[in-house]
Amino acid sequence: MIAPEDQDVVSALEGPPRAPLPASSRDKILDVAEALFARRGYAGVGLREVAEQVGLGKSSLFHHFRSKAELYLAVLLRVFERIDERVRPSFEAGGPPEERLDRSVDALIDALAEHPTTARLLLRGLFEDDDLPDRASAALAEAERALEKLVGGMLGLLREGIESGAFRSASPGHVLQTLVGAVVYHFASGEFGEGMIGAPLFSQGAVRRRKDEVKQLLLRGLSAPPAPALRTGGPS
Amino acid sequence: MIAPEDQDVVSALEGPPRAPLPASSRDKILDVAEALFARRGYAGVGLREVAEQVGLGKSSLFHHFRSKAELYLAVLLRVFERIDERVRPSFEAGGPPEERLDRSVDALIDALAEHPTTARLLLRGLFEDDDLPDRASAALAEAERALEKLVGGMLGLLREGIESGAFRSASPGHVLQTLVGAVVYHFASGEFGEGMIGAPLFSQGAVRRRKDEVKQLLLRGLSAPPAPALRTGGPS
DNA sequence: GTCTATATCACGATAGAC
DNA sequence: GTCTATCGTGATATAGAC
Repeated sequence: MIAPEDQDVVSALEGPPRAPLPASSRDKILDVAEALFARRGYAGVGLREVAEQVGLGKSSLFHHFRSKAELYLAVLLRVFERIDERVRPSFEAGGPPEERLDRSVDALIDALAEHPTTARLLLRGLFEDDDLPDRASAALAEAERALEKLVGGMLGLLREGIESGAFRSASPGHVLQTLVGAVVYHFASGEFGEGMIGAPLFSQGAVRRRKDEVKQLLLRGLSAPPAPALRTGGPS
Repeated sequence: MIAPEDQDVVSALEGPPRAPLPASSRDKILDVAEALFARRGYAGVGLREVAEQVGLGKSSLFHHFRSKAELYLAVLLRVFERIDERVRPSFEAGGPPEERLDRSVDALIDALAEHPTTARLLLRGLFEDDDLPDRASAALAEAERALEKLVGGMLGLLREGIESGAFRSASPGHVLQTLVGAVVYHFASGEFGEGMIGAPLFSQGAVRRRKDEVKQLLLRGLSAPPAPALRTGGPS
């Protein structure tokens, strides 16, 4: 392990510094592609535009990624990993269900607020039927399975809370769908969402506020009775 | 007003029947395009594919829509209108805020569940930065303003409920973002969402269940104290 | 209104020099 | 590892006959 204070020295000997990126071409391509794919999706982005913004010729991209699909895949994988890294420890740590849920929501929102592209790419990864070539599509499916382990953990946490009586009886799947929608949609909602809350979505204050509002709604919504009167079902 | 039983007679005199569609070419194009755009987005769909599925030559499309952008716009407008039609009367009708909110959620979910394409297109319309030509982009912005009137009404309803004490103190914008995320994301979430709730998203039972689960969470979440203990903020 | 061309352009990807 | 040049394809859109 390398002590943080020694990194500059070490990197002077071993290579470029890690955190403040001069950034390899590969990383630069990924960054540019991430921003573009988030805005316009897989089909909406041309490699020419990527190359231009990176400052390379189009052909040079193919030395780093064999195809457009592979580039897209690499972008999505990086996003999934960032999310997993942030959220997993927060709900794997112990404590009563309310606290673990509370912490997990914080972590998930932090993960989505870290880069303005994250929520949009996650959303695209989840609901978009891109026609990727078979191999890339399979790799993506596998990456989503990693996310599903995260989902499985969250579902377990909710089930546990319900069984222990900490939460009222509810469908863990529906609750989780609501949570995901509430946070992923929110940070993907761009100008529309900013009009709704009257502030930039990614400002520090707005992020903290979002955490509080979501947790209030969720934890109150999951708390045991008294239940308000509800019309059930309604017109199909 | 025309009695339903007389429609066949009337339409035999006046034109094709209204409900059971032999469908004009224009409507057929819109239907096909809606399905495709919902799945793969604006850039991901080629007019060739649309024409094939409609059963026309590619060029014939341009007699009904001047450009691809105009076709996309027409699809989105139809979707927005369908939503507006369904939801507006439900919250404009009177009653106490809880009831109006209850009915509005039912109506919104009914609108999204009506066609499997609706939620995805709405989502795309809200967050996607398609590069449409300026004129189409402006028209879309105007259409979104119509939706914003709906949003404004919902915000007013929430504010009213909060001021009257029916709901606890909360940010109407954040609550509405949560509601929209909870329902629009849900019905756009495809296979991922189906894995989450363990059923087809659009089956009658699943739709009814979604209504109940969302309303439980929302109305309980908005009910007045007692409040569970909450960690506020968390790491930024 | 639908068709058969066709124009024009951008795309993803490859070849091969440096 | 980056470049120039190019291939082949499919895109949107137009022209004009029927």
